[in-house]
Amino acid sequence: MAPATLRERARARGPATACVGAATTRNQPLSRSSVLRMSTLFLRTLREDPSDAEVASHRLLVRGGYIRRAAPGGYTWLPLGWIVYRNVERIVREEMDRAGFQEVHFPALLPREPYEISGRWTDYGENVFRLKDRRGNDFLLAPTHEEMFTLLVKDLYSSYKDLPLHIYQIQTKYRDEARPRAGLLRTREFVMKDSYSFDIDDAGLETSYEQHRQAYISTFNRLKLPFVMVSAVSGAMGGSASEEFLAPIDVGEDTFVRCSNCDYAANTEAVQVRPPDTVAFDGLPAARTEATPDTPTIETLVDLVNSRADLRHPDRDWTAADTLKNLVVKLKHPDGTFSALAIGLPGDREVDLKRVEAQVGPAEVVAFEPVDFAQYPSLVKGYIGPGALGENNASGIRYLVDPRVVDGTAWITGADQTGRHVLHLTMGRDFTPDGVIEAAEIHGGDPCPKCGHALEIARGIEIGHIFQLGRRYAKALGLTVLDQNGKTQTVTMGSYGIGVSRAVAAIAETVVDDKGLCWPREISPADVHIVITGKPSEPTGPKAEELAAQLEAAGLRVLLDDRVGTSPGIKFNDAELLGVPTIVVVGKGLANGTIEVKDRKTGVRTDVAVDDIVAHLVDVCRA
RNA sequence: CGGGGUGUAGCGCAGCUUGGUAGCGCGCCACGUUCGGGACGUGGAGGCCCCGGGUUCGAAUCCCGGCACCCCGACCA
Repeated sequence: MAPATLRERARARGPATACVGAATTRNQPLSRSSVLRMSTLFLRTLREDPSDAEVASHRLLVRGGYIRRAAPGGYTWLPLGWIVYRNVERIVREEMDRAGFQEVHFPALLPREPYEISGRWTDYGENVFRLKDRRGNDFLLAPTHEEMFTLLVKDLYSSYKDLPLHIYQIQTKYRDEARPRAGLLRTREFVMKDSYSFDIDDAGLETSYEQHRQAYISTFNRLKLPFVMVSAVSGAMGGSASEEFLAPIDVGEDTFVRCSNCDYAANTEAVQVRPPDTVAFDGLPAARTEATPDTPTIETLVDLVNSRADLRHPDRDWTAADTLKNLVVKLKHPDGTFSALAIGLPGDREVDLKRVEAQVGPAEVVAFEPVDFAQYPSLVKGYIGPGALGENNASGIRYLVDPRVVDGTAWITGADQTGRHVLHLTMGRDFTPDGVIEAAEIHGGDPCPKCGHALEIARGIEIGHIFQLGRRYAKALGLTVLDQNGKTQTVTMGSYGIGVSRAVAAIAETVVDDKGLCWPREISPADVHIVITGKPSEPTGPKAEELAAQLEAAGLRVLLDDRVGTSPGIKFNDAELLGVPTIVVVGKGLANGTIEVKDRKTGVRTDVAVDDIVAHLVDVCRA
C-alpha cells in the first residue's frame, strides 16, 4: 500500500544508508555520510536574478545559494559557497607549502604603533578601519601586514644564516572601501593570502621574488584561472619591481595593455612611454608668440594655425599632437598639506589620473580650483605655458612633462598671456622642465615600449600582486641581521598577495554560461551532482542512493538531489545553475539499465550501463 | 567624495502622477493530482510600504530631512 502523503513517501524512500535514530521528518539528518543532500542542504536557489547584482559572478553566486550579502561590502558564505571557498583556500595553501613557504597567522586587530612607525597609519588614509579600545588606545583592522611580519622576524632572527625566509598567512583583511562593488570582487572584508620574503641582499630578493612568481603561476594554473602577468606600480606598499596577475575579464577594474607582437604587458599605470629621438637644434625655427583669438580649445587652436597662411606648417597640417597642453593639479599629501604640480603633455592626449597618482603616491591628485589660481598670478587660465612653469620660473610650480617631450621637439603652447600662443617653442632650447612624468592616457594602438608594435587595451581582475619591497619596512622597523663579517645589514623584503575570496568570484566569472556556473572540478562543491527523476514509487530513488554511497566509497564527492515532489525541470535547472561539472541523472533510462551522465560544460550526454556507472564516473572525475 | 538610479511580503515587481480596504507572479504551509526541462487544483500564512519629521479628517502616495543599496566616476587584493 502506497504511503498516504508526500512526506510519508519521502520517509519511505529514505536513504540507502542506515537511518539513524527515530523516524524524523527529514531524510537523514543524523547520517554520517558526507553526501550532500538537496533535501536538507541549507540552500535556496533563486529563480530570478537578484536586482542588486550586475556582474555575472555576483548574480550567479547569489542565485545559486553560495553567498548572501550580510553587510555593506560583506558576504556570508552558505554551505556550498563555503565548500568552494575552502577548496580555493586549500589549493592556495598547498601551493604555498609546496614552494617551501611556511604558514603563520596574525591577528587582524592590531595596535597603531607599528603602522605609526612605518608611516602608514597616515599614508593609508581613509581606507583603514580604525578603532579604540576601552582605554582610548588606537587600533586598526589590518588592511595588510607588512609591519607585523617585519616585526615578527626582527623578534626572532638576527643572523644572515637564518635567511632567506618565506612566511605567509591566509587572513581576513579589512579596507574601508569607499565603494564596495560587484559582490565578492570588491568587499571591505576579504581574505588575502599574503607572503613575505626576507633576504640579506638584492640577489637573494631576486631569487625569492622569482620563487614566488613561479608559485603563483602554478597556483593560478591549478585554480584554472586564466591570467596575464603585467608590470605594475607598487602603490601604497612602497617598493620597486612589481607585477600583477590579472584575470582578463571585462568586469575587472584594472586596465592593462599588452603587445600584439612581443610579450610586453603592463598595467596602464605602469606603462613607460618610449621617448622619441632627440632633435638637433640647428636650423629649427625660432619661437614666436602670436595672437590667437578665440582659441579656447586645442581643436580651435589647431584650426586657427592651419588656416592662417603666416602660421601654417611648411610641409603638413598641424595636429593636436603638435600642441603642448599644460595643466595644473594639486597634490594632497597624507599629512593634509597641498602642493601644486604642473603637467605638460601633447594636446592629443588626456591626462590619466590613475597614472599620475601611481607616480606621486601616496599623495592624491585633486582639482586645481579657481581660488588656487588667485595664488599664482603668473598663471593665465587657458594660456598656461612653460614660460611660467617650473621651479625656477614665475610660478615656482614644479613642472613635469610627458616623455614624448624631448630635446629639440617643438610645440605650440600657451604664451602665458590671454589670447596668445607660442609656436616653435623648443624643448631644451626655449624651456626646461623639472622632470618627466607618465601622465598621458594610453591609447589602443600606441607603440609598444619594448618592440614598437601596436598595444591593445584590455580589462582584468587583479588576483595576485608580487612586489620587491626592498628595505623600506626593514629600515623603518629596524629589521637587521649580522652578515658573515659580523656587520649589521638591513634585510630586504618582498611581499606577495593573492586575493583568495576574490579568486572565487574571478573563477566564477570565467566559467559562467547562460545556464549558470561550471566549476573546475577541484573547486566544485562536489564531483558529481546526482538528479533523481521519476515517481516516488519508481526504483530511481533507491538506485540513486545506492550509487551515491558507492561513489562516496570510491572517494568522490557527491551532491544528491533527493528532493521529493520537485519537478524534474527544477532539478535540471538547479543542477546547471549550481555548476557541479558532472551531472548524473537516474531516471527514465533505468528501465533499460542505463544512467545518464551529462558534462556540465559541453552539455554532452552519455547513457552508461548501470553496471559500469561507478567505474565510468570515477574515470571521468579522475581524468 | 561627485553624478545617476532604486528602496513596497523570502525573491522579482505593480500601485505613487490624481491621498481613502496594500496588490501581482514566484517561493512558503495544508490536502489531492502530476512526475525527463522552472506542473495543476482548492484552501492558507506572511507587510513598521527604508527611517524621522511635517501637511491632512486620512499618507505607500504630497512636503522637508536623513539612511541604505545599485551603477558610473574618484580610490584599492
